[in-house]
Amino acid sequence: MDNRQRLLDCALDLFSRYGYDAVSVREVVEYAGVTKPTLYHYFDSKRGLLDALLKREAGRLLTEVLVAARYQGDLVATLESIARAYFAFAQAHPACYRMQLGMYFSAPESEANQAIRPFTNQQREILEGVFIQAAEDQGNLRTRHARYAAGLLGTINAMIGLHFNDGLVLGEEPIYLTVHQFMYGIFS
Amino acid sequence: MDNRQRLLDCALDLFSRYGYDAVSVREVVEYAGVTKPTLYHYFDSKRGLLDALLKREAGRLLTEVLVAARYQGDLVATLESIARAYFAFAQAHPACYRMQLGMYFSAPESEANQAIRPFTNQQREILEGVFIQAAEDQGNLRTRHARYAAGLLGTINAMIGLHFNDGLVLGEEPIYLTVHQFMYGIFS
DNA sequence: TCCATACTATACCGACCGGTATATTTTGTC
DNA sequence: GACAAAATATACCGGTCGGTATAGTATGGA
Repeated sequence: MDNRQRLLDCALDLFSRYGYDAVSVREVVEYAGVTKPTLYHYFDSKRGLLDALLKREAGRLLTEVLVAARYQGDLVATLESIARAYFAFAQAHPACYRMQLGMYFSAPESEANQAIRPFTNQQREILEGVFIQAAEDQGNLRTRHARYAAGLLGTINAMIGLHFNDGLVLGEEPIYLTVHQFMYGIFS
Repeated sequence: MDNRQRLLDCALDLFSRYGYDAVSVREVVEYAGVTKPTLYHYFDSKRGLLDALLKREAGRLLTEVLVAARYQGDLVATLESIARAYFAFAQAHPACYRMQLGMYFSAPESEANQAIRPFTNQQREILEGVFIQAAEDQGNLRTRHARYAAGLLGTINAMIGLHFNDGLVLGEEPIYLTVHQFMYGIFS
């Protein structure tokens, strides 16, 4: 009965499958079983719908990553915690993660990319913060936190891609392998 | 004077900046200084324009990666050669690589994703082939070639992302660091 | 019971979409 | 220079786009 939530659910499903630009507001409201004025009652525009959707969906991921990324002196354990959070989220909410991934890599001047940028920036800061804090304990990785954060997230997303496309189950083993390869290399 | 090439150039520029779906054929032809029938003389449709563009642009990347990925008994050297090829291409043709990256991560039922899938599949086969061949020499990494190929490409793309967004210069040092971290871990 | 507010539907807007029928110009060949 | 073919322009098509003016209905408080 909550048409606002229903509209967000339907928008998520359609955006994740076809992309924000390729989906019209007509398709969203028909899929949701309502009419356009209902959508425009809750959201000012198509872009407003997207912003509200990201606030709900990307916000969830962000808080889970934020919790998982609290550094407690053990870099390996922290990175495993982060990988676990990403993998769990991607498995629990595949459409949501697909959409965010697609928007992250979408064209830099597209609405979708601009809408998701605040959220990806926060993710980036969280991950870099882990390596900056770890650098206080272990030397060596100073000034490289940006590369490490980007590299880790790139590897995590690569594994999530294998999960989406090839059905790789993202249990404890991939978490262990991902982090240990990152820390100790391919032969670890 | 070659309007066909000019149309492809303009389409690449616009697609890479705004995304395939957000760019209209009107915008392409106006940017190119021609009219629509000229575009439809060379390409059957907007999708045909995209296919021709990918054949030209993604084909270039593919052949360069194919050459770089010839395994010659030294896995580290081969991976460095691959990273060098990707980095060089991304730096020499940023709009082209941006567009391909965006389409690779675009929604699975979008035209853009379907159009680029053959090319990404070939890249994947090339990279997996390297690890499969290397597995004949070194044990250990058998049956994990898919994860290694995905992980390596994920890391490479992460570095290219830092190049695009933060101006990281992709010279020999990032090549060395990327591959050695992949092979031997973060402290190598 | 009255009223304000939140919500939803019908019907419509101008602009733009991808694509084309037709006509004209350029170009290479003999 | 005649002529066919390739290339380009004008003008237009039906359909869909994001968005809205207007009106009606449901709902909860006084």
